Amino acid sequence: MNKDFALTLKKAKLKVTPARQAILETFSSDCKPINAEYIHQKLKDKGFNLVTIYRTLTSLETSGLLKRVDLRKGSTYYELTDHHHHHVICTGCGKTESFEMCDVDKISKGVLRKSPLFETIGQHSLELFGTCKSCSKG
Amino acid sequence: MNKDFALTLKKAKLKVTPARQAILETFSSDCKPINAEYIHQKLKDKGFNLVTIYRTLTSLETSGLLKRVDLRKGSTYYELTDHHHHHVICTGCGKTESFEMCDVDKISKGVLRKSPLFETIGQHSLELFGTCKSCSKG
DNA sequence: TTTTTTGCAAAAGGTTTGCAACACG
DNA sequence: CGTGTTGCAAACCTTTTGCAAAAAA
Repeated sequence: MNKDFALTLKKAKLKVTPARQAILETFSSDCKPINAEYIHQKLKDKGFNLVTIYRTLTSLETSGLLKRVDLRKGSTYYELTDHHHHHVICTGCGKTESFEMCDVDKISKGVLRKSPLFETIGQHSLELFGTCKSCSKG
Repeated sequence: MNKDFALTLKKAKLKVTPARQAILETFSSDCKPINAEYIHQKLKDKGFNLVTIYRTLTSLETSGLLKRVDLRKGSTYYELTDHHHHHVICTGCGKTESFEMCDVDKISKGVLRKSPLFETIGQHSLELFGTCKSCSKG
């Protein structure tokens, strides 16, 4: 992602605030799905309230800058939408690995063509769950 | 799913109890993802405690009879694992439709072959998010 | 009888809301 | 200046836990 977070926010028609810039920067430097609490810890010296982080995550998601990732953990994880990829998650220890190969757009088109109810399909989630090498030894 | 829920439970090496049978029956009759609260409402005349429902969902999932479905709603939804399918979810009204076409096993094999960290991949989630025809009019 | 399951009450964890002060544009 | 954003405290909702009674095998 472009490092000019103020510009990114302007393009998304959001006001430029310190909290939003700091949160975008966190996503940009940590290339992995993260949750509100993690951001709060990482930015705690800057003093942003956890509530602000929740609200920011919501508005960044609504604007399309972030997307949710379902890791089957207790809380909601998000990632930048800037490059399309998916995850393999270890059901033992929670470790994740990402991959890019994805034929889901083809699947989506096929589903949409046959669907009696749906008009458009915009997003998808695809996560694989398995066991990592170190957990399969234990 | 076989209507002999006692047998299903025995095969899964779980004790046969009224709560487990009733919950399996609910899943069997409602062919859609449901959550703990929904089951509680549906079985409220039988008086099962909500805590029991949560614990039962956990044990049925652990035994492989149920799987989680991520609908991006506030609570955890489950479905029978008896036949493989996925969902399209309307981001406007939450309506879901299911589809069976799924090439994810191929994707999984490819990912596993290239993965430095993972030993096995057992499950996957794949959900499509879009807008249904009635929501796209409004 | 032994072990697992259930109910109840209470706690925990994540997330949302109301409201007043503040900051962006 | 007006509207959107933030912080604080409190509420909310879903899910989990401890313990004793009840039920399954």
